[in-house]
Amino acid sequence: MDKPAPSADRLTDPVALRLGYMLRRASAAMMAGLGIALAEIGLRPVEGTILILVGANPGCIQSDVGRMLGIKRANMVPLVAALAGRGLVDKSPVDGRSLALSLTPAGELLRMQVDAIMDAHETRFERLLAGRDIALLREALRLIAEEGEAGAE
Amino acid sequence: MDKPAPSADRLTDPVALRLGYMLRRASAAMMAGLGIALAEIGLRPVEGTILILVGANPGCIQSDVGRMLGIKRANMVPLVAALAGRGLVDKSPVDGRSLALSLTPAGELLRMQVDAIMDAHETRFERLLAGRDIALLREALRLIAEEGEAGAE
DNA sequence: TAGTTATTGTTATGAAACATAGCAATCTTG
DNA sequence: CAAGATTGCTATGTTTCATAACAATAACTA
Repeated sequence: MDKPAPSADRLTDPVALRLGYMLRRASAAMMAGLGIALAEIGLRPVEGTILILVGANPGCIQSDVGRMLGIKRANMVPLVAALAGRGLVDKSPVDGRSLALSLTPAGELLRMQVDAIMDAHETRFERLLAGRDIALLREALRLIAEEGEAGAE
Repeated sequence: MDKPAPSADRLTDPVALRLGYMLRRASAAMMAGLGIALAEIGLRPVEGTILILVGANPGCIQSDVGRMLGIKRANMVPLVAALAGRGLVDKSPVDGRSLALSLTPAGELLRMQVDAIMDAHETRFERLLAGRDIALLREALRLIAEEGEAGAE
């Protein structure tokens, strides 16, 4: 027997080398870090992302924002309601059914902070990969993400 | 104004280039694919992973498995209970408190199928990255994951 | 133009993942 | 031996995510 007793913490981990699980762990690590950083200005990652997206597309429609972020219509409602309730986002009907979103001055102010935090966060991790080809990493991630979307038709 | 009307699906997506979100999307894509593939043998990704881990470490302790997978003790209980209830995993007390896990013959049979499915799944995505340096991708993911664990002290 | 179809925001609801607190039994250690 | 740590477990709550239905409205089509 080559495996005497896996009693202690010397378990062999066959899944640690799986690409999917490595992706999952790396993703969780970055997201956790971003969550901590954004918590300092009272935002969760989703909220920060919505702020960024609405800021870049003033007057965009709530449903489109959700589609772009992979958030279902139903789940967008309390999300933007919270942001609007805090005076960060303005909702104005453009249709009889669609809502156009834009940032209030306070929202724009916070959006800039989110952007700075995300920049710093990104930089921190990119410094880790110094010397390696980050463009290649990005390309690989993009390919994987697209394949996933294609496969989930 | 350079941005006439973001009404349609022509929203600019400033977060799409963020490393964190690319990671998240790639991870979600692979996990979704694995979920679909494993569903064909009636398993969720977590369950498949536990089967793999227990199979590689017969007699390992339930609590250690949870620790390795980042699953809290409390949440391990219904998980292994389900696997044991389906006759895939054997629980036998090694202590007065610890449970040693091992695969039943049926569990070992299913574990091999999980392994094959994971192999095929992995291959499908690696084919996407043909010509690119996959070892570099793995190295980068490992670095990011470790930095995250270090930062969450 | 009239009637069908699709879309939007919304509510309600449920499933699943994840975390906390406490407990009794038991092991470990000083 | 006594104190502290650990294990499995229950109960509970939170957060995320997905589904179904609905009224109002827009878009499309015959």
